Amino acid sequence: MMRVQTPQSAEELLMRARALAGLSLADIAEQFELSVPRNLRREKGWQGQLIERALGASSGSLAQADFPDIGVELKTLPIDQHGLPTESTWVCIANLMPTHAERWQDSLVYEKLKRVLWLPVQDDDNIPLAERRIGSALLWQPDAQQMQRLEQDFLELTERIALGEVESISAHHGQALQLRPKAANRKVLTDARGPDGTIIKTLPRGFYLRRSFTISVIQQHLL
DNA sequence: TCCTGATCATGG
DNA sequence: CCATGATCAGGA
Repeated sequence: MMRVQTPQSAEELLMRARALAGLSLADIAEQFELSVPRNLRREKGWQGQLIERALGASSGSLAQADFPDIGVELKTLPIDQHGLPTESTWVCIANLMPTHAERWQDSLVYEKLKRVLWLPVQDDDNIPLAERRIGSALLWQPDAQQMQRLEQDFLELTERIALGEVESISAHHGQALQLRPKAANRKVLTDARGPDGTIIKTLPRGFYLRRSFTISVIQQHLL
């Protein structure tokens, strides 16, 4: 089984990612002797995990960036026929039992989003999964305005969690970041702060980047 | 058509 | 069990 060494710098990672441009998912899967599923319905993370292997990501399911030594998070980005992202982007699990107000720059959300390697992958029902191609990778750091937007959303959402109001937060909140369920199913429950200092059981939640936000990120780099 | 809430597989 | 990789699918 082929194994890719972890890149030593963001520049090396970007070069390797750019070298994948134009390849199909079947091309990459073949290098690892993996078969391509017919669709992603039962293996939603398949593409992301394939690309992690192809680029030598090391973190597995640890709660840290994919390339902790060089401070880069890897995200595949499903792209439609117009070149626009089709889905929101998973960031990380949310702590629903905070013991104190967390500072933005100490947060896992910040750690993951301070530098992201976006790897576009065709997402078009008319193209069989195996034939979908990789686009040109983009190494992105939020600009001042984007960072401010992310921080404000993060602080507003986490403050409500800390106040015991998680169950009143819907995916409608937040301009760039949103809080949504993140679980195998509706029956999964975890501890959260509730009203008046109580502890309640609720669905685990995670932070996601809105589709509209990643669209603006991609379009910014087309200019 | 788009978005929110729900869901699927895997590894440690 | 929890966090990772995400996409699915129905309702607005």
